[in-house]
Amino acid sequence: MMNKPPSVRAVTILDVAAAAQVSKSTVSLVLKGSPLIPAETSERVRAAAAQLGYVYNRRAGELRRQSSNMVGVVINDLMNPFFAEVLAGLERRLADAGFITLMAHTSESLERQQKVLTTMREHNAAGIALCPALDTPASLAQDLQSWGIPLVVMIRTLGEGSYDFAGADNAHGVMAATRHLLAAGHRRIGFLGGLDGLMLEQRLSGCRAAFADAGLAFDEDLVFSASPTRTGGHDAMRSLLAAQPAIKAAICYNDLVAFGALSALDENGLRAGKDFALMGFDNVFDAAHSHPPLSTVDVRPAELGEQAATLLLARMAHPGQPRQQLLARPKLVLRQSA
Amino acid sequence: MMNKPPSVRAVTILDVAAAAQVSKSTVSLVLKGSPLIPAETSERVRAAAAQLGYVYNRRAGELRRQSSNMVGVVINDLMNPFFAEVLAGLERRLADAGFITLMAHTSESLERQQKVLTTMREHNAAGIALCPALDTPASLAQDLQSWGIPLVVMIRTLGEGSYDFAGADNAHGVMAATRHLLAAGHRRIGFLGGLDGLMLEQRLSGCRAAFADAGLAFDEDLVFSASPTRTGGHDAMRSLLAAQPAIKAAICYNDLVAFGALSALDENGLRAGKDFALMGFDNVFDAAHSHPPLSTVDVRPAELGEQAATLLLARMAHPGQPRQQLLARPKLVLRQSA
DNA sequence: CTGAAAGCGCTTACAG
DNA sequence: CTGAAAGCGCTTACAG
Repeated sequence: MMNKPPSVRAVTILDVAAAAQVSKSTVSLVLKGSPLIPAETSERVRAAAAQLGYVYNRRAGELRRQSSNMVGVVINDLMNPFFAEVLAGLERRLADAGFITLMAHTSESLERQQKVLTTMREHNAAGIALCPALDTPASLAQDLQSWGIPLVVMIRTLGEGSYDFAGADNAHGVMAATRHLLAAGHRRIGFLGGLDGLMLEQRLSGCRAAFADAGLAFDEDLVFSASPTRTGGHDAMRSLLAAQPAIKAAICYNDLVAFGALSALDENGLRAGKDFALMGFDNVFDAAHSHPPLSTVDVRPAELGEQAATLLLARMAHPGQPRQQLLARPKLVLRQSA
Repeated sequence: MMNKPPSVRAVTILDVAAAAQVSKSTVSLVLKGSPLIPAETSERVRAAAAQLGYVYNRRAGELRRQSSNMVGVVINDLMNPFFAEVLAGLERRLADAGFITLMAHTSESLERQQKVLTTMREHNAAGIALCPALDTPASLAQDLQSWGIPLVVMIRTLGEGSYDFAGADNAHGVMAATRHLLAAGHRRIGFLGGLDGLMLEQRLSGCRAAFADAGLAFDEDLVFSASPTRTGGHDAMRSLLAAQPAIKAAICYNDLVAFGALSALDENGLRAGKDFALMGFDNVFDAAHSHPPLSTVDVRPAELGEQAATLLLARMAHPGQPRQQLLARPKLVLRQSA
């Protein structure tokens, strides 16, 4: 993996200085737009730089200045459009703030995650936005913070420790969805998809809470856990239908699961919105375009990414500020599936 | 955006050297695993490094060595799962080869693209994988190459210039899809979605070629251009159905368009696979899960990303090697929509 | 096998 | 307003 030295030595600030007949300090000053330099000199330097094809070497500048304009972003599952949207929002906000994103995709591998975090540290990332891989030990948040690099955890929490967090209020969102079905008269409501873990617990708890608030009993036998994918949703719906032929409503762990469930419904000659009430969670871009369009809990994925970025930028600017947990309150968006 | 200097000075190679009672050159040597250093010394150095919590400063090392292990990846449209999959494949391959990816999302903005490329250059990226934003001037490939940084263009070509390219054979893929419909007896076939540009031209040409090969005339009035999204596909299908009520088959610019078209079909009481033959393009992950599952042209998006990475890595290792154009031959995957 | 020295390309006090 | 000098943290000949 040797990088050959560039055939022709890169032009540096020194070359520009020589060409413009000033010292390299002066060049540095005009490059950063210092007001100390008179316009005439400044012009001359700029012209020389342009003429020589000078390109700023950030690595050198940042090494000297002990700063960085790269921020690390680690995502687990780009195949889920939810995360792709979060990433897009995050990157946009970071770019607008002048940062470039060092991105890594872990595919839920703890090993990859650890490796990539270390690399980001070695690269002196100015901050890290992390959506922890499944089964990430809770201690990771403290570990990262002990590195002295600003951190924001997003989407999935990481134990009880103290760290900035940006995510959606899962319990509240599912509660709203459940209430909607309850209000429509449903009393037996399935819950489909999701793998054991905090996130599933949070979403389920919203479901239970809505039942409890209504003075009703939630039937735990109607919970069909499954991987949070289309396939998982498809299979979970089949299991639900097989076990409970009379069931007429379900809430899904996320939109992907709902899309899969829609397929299974379809295969059984059932039409969501007519024969069955189905709710998703996330409101990914595609939810508006499923068959039928999906009623879901809108967590605004791209905004969530932007918020994570904003939080991280704030932490970077003010390392000492109190930690924040941003729990966006998702809103119901009712389309045709329920 | 000031970064305060870390409260406590970072521990450097010098500190480790002092602790291990050797010179900093020795530390550097053991860190890179040089065989010159006897095990005993090496142990001592490692222990000292661990004990002090030393972390390698890549920036300094790379500045000195004039190397880099970051590669830039620019993508336009993360909302399209096709690109998310390409990105995932690319990142995986790069990570496996020891590189970290500097990622940027342009949303098809030429301005963002230019800015981000410049930043990547300033960061001394070891290479760049670029999927050019729409309307990117063909000269960009030469510009980038004149920077002396290894480049691979992916998915969308960039004029006739000379550069490494990894993409799918659009014409061939659409030709296969068209042949499939022709073989099923269809003679009037719509073409839905896609914005004016080279990519649309390539895909259309495949369609025309298949007709020509069969000695049939392709009716250009059946082309309904539209943005390559679900909405675009939905609208295009509506237009097609309105203009040609008897039409029974169509090929879509990509899977997203096909998903939208499926919705429009559904609204018209038409069922793809029974009343209508519909083909997509890309074979994104979701294509297997639409209603009905989509027959499409499989370009293997993740593999495409991996190939782009492989090509880039090869160029980085051998700057002088002849340029390559990798045009993956997509294969038909027949599910239920046609 | 290990140390002293120079240098990667920049920034930043400090003089003048 | 501008220059000389030191230094960010590393690597790499070069001696010994």
